[in-house]
Amino acid sequence: MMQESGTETKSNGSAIQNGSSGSNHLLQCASLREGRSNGETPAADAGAAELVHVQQQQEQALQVARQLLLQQQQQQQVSGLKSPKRNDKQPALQVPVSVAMMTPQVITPQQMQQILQQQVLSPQQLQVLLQQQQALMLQQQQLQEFYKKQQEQLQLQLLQQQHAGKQPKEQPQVATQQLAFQQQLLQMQQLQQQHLLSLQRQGLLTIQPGQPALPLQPLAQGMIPTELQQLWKEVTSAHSAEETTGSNHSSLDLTTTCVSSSAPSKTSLIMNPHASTNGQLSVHAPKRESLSHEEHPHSHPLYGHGVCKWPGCEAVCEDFQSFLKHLNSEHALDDRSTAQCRVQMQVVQQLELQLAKDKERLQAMMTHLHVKSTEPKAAPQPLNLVSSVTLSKSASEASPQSLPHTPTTPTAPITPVTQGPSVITTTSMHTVGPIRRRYSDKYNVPISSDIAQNQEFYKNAEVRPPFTYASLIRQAILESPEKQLTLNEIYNWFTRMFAYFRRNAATWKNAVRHNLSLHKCFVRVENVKGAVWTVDEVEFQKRRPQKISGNPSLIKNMQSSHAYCTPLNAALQASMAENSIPLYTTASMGNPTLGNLASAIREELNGAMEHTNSNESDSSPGRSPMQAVHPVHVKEEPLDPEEAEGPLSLVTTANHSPDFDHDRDYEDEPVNEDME
DNA sequence: GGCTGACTAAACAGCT
DNA sequence: CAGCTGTTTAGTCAGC
Repeated sequence: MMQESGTETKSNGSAIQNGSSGSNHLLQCASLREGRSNGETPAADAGAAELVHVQQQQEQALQVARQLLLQQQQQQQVSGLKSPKRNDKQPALQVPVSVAMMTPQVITPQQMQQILQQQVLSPQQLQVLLQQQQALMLQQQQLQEFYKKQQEQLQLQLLQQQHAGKQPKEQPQVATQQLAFQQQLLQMQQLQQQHLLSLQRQGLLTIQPGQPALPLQPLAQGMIPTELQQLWKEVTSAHSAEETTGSNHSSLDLTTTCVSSSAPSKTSLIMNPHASTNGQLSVHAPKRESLSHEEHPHSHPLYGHGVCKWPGCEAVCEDFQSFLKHLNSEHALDDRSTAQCRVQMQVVQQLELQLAKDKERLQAMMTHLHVKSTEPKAAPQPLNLVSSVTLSKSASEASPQSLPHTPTTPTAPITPVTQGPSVITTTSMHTVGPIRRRYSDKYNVPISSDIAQNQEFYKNAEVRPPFTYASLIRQAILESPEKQLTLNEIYNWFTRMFAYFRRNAATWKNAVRHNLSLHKCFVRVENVKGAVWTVDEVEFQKRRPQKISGNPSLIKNMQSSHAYCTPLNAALQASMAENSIPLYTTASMGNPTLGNLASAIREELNGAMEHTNSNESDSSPGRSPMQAVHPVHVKEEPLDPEEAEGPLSLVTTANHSPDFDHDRDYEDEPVNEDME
């Protein structure tokens, strides 16, 4: 306790005493800690910093666009006919909020999955990437063009309004369209950035940190190396640009215009003759996407197969117009939407973090094996791989503002709803703030199932497992061959199974000891080699037995929360499936330890799940920790559909940990490798 | 508002 | 004496 943890504990304590109390305790503590340990930014490596930089560039670009729009509107309203009524509620003023919500996030789960799963690009993948990249460039060109038209359109409409007298309905419509346009802009930016990142991750694209962000200058931002251009030409030479069918961008219908301009983001790209300002290729879209969109000239990232793809929505929209109406009506700028954006943001952020960590691991592995980065796998990461270890600190320091709003990125593993008893859902990835409650088996969350499903995630992502210490300790003991562990072995299990527990050792070890002593279910047994801890299942099951069993309201809540969250998950899953991205599941992990875990699941199910009867008997995601979307303060209560926050909601300190030095802490906690 | 569970922090004692 | 282990207490938060 006096080792690294000793100082930790003391400094933490002082931080708490000095600054915080109440519900903000942990947050403040976290910030204090972070401020204090600023010198040793843990997870961030050069790659992450780079990523952040790219994101910042995108953000800046977006900011400029946003400001332009706002200025335009303000100018129009100041110089034009005064319509104070309309100004009273200026929807456009809300735009920045939603924009701010969404901007920092640029990588979709699909993209990150792809990156995670594919370190090396096949030629086909390279082609696809190139195509996508090129398409995105064009899309942004189009967007640029459309942006101008949008402004003209706005002016036109305002003039019409001025001449026709005050027509209260029109202004909101314009504003709505403006908002829609900004959303489209966002999506475009995100898409482009996804592909940029993808290319960058694959080493195909190098973005220098100092590269200026040029607002709405996609070709500058997405400038690709000459060889990439060459590759691209080779790739695209096979396709004649016969789809250059022109565009309808001159339409006065803003909605239509918006649609047609945004549509290319994923569809066969219609080359806008006005957009090719740089003379950059008249190319079309990637093949793989053109298929489904040919029949849907109006395609939208949030629309597909007649269904709204907004996370958690899945509303059926007969046509694109109805979808747009639906989008503007149901997914307007409100708390729910912004919160959902946050969910998506954190999904992305966690994936980014995970990617960064995996890269770091890869680098460490390569270093260990004396493999130079000239290998195919290493080559794509000239910057990140080679420098990630040594430069991680400086890189993170170089961009201290990176991801400022969610430094902790508490997230959850991605487990497909459709694949068995996944426990953790993507919707649970957004919790920010002090969360005290954890899942225990008594809450119908089979911990072993969750761990099994998301083992790799927990191992790599510094995410606090959503289970109580007691549950985790029990799991550790039950996983052991003899169903008993020494304290140190329990420690080792924690550190081995959860990246989160590779730091803050003093805190959680103290908690472990505390729990071992506190709970009757943990029995200390004197052994030859000292004391070992075992689990008294009877005692364990006794814990709060009234929680679930025979409580219809709870059961109902669980069901409703299930119903609430499932669409969200499904939507996210669907979006992932859309790109045929392999999911981060046990199926793709193939971890040999899963067998043990699976058996533990069965054991556990036979025990704890008896209390719940049929509710969780199937593999439905209902067991998944649910999280409601709350814009400001989200709480973790899986059983409450209103504020279900998901199991992975983390205490903010999780990733703010003080003195976090991942490697050091981990070394301090040697893993007992003979555990299994 | 009280009860309870969970978490965190801390103090303390015993042992190695 | 340092460090680990184990126990206990206290404060806080959140759900019921």
